[in-house]
Amino acid sequence: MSRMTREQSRDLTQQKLREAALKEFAFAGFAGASIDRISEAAGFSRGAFYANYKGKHELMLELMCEMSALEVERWRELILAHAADSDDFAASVAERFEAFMQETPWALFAVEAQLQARRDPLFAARHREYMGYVNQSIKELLSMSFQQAGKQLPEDLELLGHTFYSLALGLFLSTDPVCPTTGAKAAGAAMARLYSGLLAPTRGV
Amino acid sequence: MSRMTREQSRDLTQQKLREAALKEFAFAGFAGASIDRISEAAGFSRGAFYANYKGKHELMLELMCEMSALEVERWRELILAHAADSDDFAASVAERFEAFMQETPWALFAVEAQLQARRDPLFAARHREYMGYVNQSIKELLSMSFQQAGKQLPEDLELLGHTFYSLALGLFLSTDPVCPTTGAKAAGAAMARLYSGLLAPTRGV
Amino acid sequence: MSRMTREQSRDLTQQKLREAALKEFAFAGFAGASIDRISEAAGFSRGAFYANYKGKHELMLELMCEMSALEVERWRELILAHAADSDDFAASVAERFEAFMQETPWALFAVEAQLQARRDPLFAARHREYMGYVNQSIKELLSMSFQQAGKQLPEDLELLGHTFYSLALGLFLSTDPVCPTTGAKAAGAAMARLYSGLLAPTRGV
Amino acid sequence: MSRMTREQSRDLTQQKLREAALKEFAFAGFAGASIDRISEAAGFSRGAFYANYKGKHELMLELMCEMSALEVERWRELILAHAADSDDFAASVAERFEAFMQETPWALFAVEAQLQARRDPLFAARHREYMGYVNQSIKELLSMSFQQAGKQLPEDLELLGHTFYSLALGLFLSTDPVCPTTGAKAAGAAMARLYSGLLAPTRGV
DNA sequence: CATGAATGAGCCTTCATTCAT
DNA sequence: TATGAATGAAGGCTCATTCAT
Repeated sequence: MSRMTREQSRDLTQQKLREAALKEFAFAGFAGASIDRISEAAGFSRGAFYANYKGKHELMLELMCEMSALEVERWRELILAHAADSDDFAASVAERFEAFMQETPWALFAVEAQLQARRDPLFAARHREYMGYVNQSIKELLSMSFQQAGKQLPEDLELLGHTFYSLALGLFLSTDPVCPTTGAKAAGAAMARLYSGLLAPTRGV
Repeated sequence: MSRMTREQSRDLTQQKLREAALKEFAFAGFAGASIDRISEAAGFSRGAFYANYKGKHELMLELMCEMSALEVERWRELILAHAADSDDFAASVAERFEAFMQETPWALFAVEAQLQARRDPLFAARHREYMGYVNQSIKELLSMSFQQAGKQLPEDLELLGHTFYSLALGLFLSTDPVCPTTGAKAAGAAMARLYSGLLAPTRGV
Repeated sequence: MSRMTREQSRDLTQQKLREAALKEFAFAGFAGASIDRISEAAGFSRGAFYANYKGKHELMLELMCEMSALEVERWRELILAHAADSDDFAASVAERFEAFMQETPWALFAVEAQLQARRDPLFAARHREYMGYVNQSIKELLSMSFQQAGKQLPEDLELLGHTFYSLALGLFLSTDPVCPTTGAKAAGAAMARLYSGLLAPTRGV
Repeated sequence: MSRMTREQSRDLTQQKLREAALKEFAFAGFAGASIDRISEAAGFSRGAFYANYKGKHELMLELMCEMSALEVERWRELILAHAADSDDFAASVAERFEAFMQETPWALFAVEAQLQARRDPLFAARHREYMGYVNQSIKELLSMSFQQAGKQLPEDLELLGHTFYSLALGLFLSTDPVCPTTGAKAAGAAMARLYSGLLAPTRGV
């Protein structure tokens, strides 16, 4: 007798498939991803995949949803962690970003999602929706950060958040993955620098 | 008898193929790109492609080479244009970047090149080499910029340049292509802001 | 506790499955029929199907058996209905045939059965057996018809019956289903005409 | 150096593919037909098939077109052969039909085409068009036949033709293919009988 | 140099079937 | 008996690549 109920078993299968799919999508891109490889990496047969997901597209959507939820959660954690004390955000941001840089599959997936949104209108619609949540979280983070620093909220807070997110994505993309440690460190520093550079100055731009 | 020498004719063919390939790689990614579509878009047959390039991989390399050369050239132009007068760089940078945002195929190709470098070691080697040139150009630009602003060169000039390039890539990627005008405008502003934020402050970070 | 005995419940399940299967086989053919669709249309799961039938082939056989039994029954009814009075057979035949034309699933299934008999020797054996019963019924009908008409039985009565059945099948197949009313009417007329044409003439062919 | 021009070679390939496809469609039906088997039977690879035909559907259409053209041609030949002398049509018809019965693949394909027309609306449209030509041919044949027999054209000539075609199809379908000789013979006789039975009587129905 | 017919590996997907629950 | 997760073979189709012309 198995230890799991049917539902548990099913959920486990899906989780394994999603984990394998994340890596596949990240490293091969949507077009290059092979459902065969995903299934095998997850330890299942092709058929098991299709018993759980309608197809490549649906899985990509599912992963994207998972990704943005996770992303939002991370930023929120960062916010909450600093809600109480007024520690230096810059260091936290750098640290948080270094971690992001090391989570290669998720970061790559974020890039692939952006690309896929340019190719598949259906995907684009959902993607925009989810990115909205992410942007909202970043905005809240920055907003709190400004308040704690005793600064007035800049009018272009949204743009600032977008800039933040963009730099993170860009740094991840263009940082050489061969020596990830130094790369991530440097990238973290760059993020911190942007954070300081943008928050610190009293004068507008 | 044709007006062109054999070599000229060959070069023309290759140019047409590369132009078509750029778009295909940009919009479909390396894995999704189809040599048939490239050839047809260039006005040739499959065979013509293989008479000029060894295969998909070689063409991608060739395009990457062309891309980075063009990129270097652009930055150098920006440098030279400002070598004489001491105009405000920020505006130039914003303008230059907005133009970059609109050159969707090249920008997308730059992203694809970064991704491909993570997949194909051979490609990665060449890519690193060419990115070296690009980074060097940006460094020179920043260096000159600092000098004209009467500031001391920061020690992390290389990192600054990298940050610059990364933000450009990231903004391009994460800016919604649906309303390209406002997106590009906003992204240009973000770039200008980074430029000002990083160069202007007297205090280090 | 259910009101039905186990056996009754089982029979009901099988009946529902067979009903769904008839339509599926009729409209998709044997190869195109999907056990999933059959089960779902019957309101059961895949497993229920396999708990009741060994597989696609067995179900097809079962249906064929059901079909020929029903076919025999119909012809016999026709015979019995006219055993008492000596009404015009032609009209009855036409009417009976028009009804057959409208029972699309059964008619289509008859065609599929013929085709399947060419593919599956096992099926062919049973099919031949059942077609024997059908032909026998038709022969009896014709025989009675000749007697009532006061004609001598022709030597090729069997061939006549076969011709009858064949025309029915052929008319069904080649009559455009788009306007079923006129099609069926016309086909009924054609059947009646054959009936009259074959029975009426005193001279042989 | 090959003996054939490119076009000739291509045509030959297509012909071989169509020949193989005819048999496959005939014996396995549209749904059951496998492009792999077709290609292999024709002596080519899968790819060769797709280089010549867009897919299963297109090939089926192509074959249907070929079939009806051939059908029309046959009926016309029958007509022309008897245009000069006033031989007995019945025998010719029987003979012609016996030949049809032996051309199993074509006859089976005709059945499959009818079935496919019920499943695929696109196919149905073309099928109706082509069947129009066939019916026209049969009508001309009958018309001529009536004239030579010195009879008046019946009002329902079209229906008569349809009946003719239907009986042919039906006889083919329901005649046991195991002993094709006797079956075909008998079927030929049945056709001849219908022909005589329908043409001969002076009285209407 | 350019063509396009042919190849064959590999892709996404469906489906009959099995089996633990 | 009925369920549905999982299998694995097979199908339709695409595509990078080769090669005779």
